[in-house]
Amino acid sequence: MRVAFLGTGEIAIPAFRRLIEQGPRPVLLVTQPDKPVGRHHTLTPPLIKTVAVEAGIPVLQPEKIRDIHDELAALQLDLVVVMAYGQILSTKFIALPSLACINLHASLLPKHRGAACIQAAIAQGDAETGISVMHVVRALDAGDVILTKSIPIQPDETGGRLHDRLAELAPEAMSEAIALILSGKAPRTPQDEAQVTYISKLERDDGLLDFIRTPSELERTIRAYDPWPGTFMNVLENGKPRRLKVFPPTQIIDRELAPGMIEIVEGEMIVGCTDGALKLEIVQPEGSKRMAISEYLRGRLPSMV
RNA sequence: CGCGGGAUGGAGCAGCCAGGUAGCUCGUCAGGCUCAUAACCUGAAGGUCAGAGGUUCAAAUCCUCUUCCCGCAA
Repeated sequence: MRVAFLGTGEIAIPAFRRLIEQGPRPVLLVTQPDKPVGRHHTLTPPLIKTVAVEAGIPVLQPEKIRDIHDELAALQLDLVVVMAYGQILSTKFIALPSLACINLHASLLPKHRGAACIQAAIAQGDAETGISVMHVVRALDAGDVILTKSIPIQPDETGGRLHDRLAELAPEAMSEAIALILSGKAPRTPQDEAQVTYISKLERDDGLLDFIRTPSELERTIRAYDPWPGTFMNVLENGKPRRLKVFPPTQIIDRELAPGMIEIVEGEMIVGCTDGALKLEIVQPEGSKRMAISEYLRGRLPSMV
């Protein structure tokens, strides 16, 4: 059987490794081109590319997937596995493999279609999430579902931690789905369109904390958005506006305090929300490193913008 | 060379613009107070002010260069 793997995000690495180690061994990895990253625009390859190179698997990094359509067709693929690749696939491409073109998605579809599915599961207070394996169709994450694997979300779980756990869950889901496809018994469950939610890609600015919301919503968002895209608030330090990054954990406090109002008492910093307040524990001021709130407050006196 | 902030005893900061005794809030150590304490009082130790060069009678402070950290953008 000839398999190609399409993936870019680090969440795809354990699944890709599973194929390398237990087969069917991929004949090709397709991943996004190296991109300039960081403050000095260092050209950086996706980590998964390194994994492929070490395993001696050929890698293609087209700007557009259609640029390599002919090469892919020549490979006479039986199966294509896609996870966190980052490009929409054309109908023509989806039809290439003889058996199926499947996608691993880190949510329990039809909930949380789209890029920020992990953050959404935590931010919305879901009790569980998981990995869905489905057929790829033209519309994003909309194909018929083969199977799902679920795990509970821990009460203090961050987006980063959940990301890693889902990455580890993916190989199992993938292997089972492939076995089902090969046996010809793979179910095709259409997604209930009435239950669909869609989460678009997150930007840095999406991390701006809005204290009009409730403390529990904010606490979940701060956890969900760690480490990406992170959350922040704007404060005045000595009259200068500065961005203050906020990291988990935070504590929900039962206190009447106007939304956005900052109260500083004995090395603690409490911010008012709707129906309660939030106590911050770890922050990072602009231009400085992350630090405990008690250290942050030692030399500064932040106030509401 | 994309834009910007920063480097000052162990931690977080002020001082720099208008050069002239190293300061604040903590921590550490010692002593005191107390039934007791992370509380309170007294005292002490701890700094080549990131590095190099320059200007000056005199540089943390002004000028030039270097290194490192960070925010934004990509």
